[in-house]
Amino acid sequence: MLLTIDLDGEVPIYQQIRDRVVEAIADGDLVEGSALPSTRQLAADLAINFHTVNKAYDLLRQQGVIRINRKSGAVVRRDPASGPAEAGFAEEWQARLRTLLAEATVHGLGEQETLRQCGEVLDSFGTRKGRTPT
Amino acid sequence: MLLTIDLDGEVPIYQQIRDRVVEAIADGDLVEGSALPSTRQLAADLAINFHTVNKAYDLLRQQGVIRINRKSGAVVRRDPASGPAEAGFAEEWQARLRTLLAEATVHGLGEQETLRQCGEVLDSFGTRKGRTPT
DNA sequence: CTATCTGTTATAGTTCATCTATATCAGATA
DNA sequence: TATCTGATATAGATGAACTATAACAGATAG
Repeated sequence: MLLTIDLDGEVPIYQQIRDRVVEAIADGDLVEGSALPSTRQLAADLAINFHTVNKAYDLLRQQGVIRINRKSGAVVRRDPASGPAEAGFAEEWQARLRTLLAEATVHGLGEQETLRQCGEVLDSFGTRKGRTPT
Repeated sequence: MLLTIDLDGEVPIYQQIRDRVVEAIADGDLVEGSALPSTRQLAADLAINFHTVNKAYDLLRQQGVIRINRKSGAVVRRDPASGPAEAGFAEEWQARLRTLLAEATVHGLGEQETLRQCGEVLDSFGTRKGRTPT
């Protein structure tokens, strides 16, 4: 199975699918041109309705992460910076980062330790197959 | 006004309140012993129902961030590590960090630039009034 | 051509989270 | 006593999330 989903979790299923795909791309498990499973296929694998998968794919398409043809299905794009929802992404992302880091700080995680974990996660990206370092 | 809330946003109001309080603590705008507005007062200021504020405060209490007495109202605690929802916090937080950083990576933000922004946010914390450096 | 896969779209229903609206009770306080 | 507070219960409206069918069109393998 490509994706690990928690059907009983608090996070909506379609958002979990989106998150897993984005992480897989960051990890390098999915590269430019990689094909995602068909909506009905993935829905069958996850034992959910295909509309839920459809919604997740549609989200990824809006964000410019994938490209969807009737021919080739859902395919990972190269330049997510061209999605229609890309304007103001940086600001919205920074706001979320701020909230997340504030949470760590309040829970007693020191600045250096927090920063170390950030670096650790970032280092775990790109240490796989493709991912040309430019 | 203490908190800035977007009533028409996608994020639930009670969660926005929670986020703003957590950020205010990280910023040092709220320190150990600081009193939060009463639920009805804050609800009136934000023009929302006091039950929504109540839910936000209850969330903060569950997470050990504040302490609520009938006497002194909602007061910022010192040790959020003693909340009942503290077990497994680190793991859950890292999962969210991973998702957030993957998003930045996929959107073309480089590792160094991402890490720089993390440091920038963290540096903005603790550079205010109270916050005894121990 | 037929069968089957795919994406796309539409409609409808259930369940649940969110928010609001009232109301009541009890402790604290002026 | 009057008023503020937190705590709690109930109820309703709205919308998000998910499911269930159904139908259509393009692509593809037999």
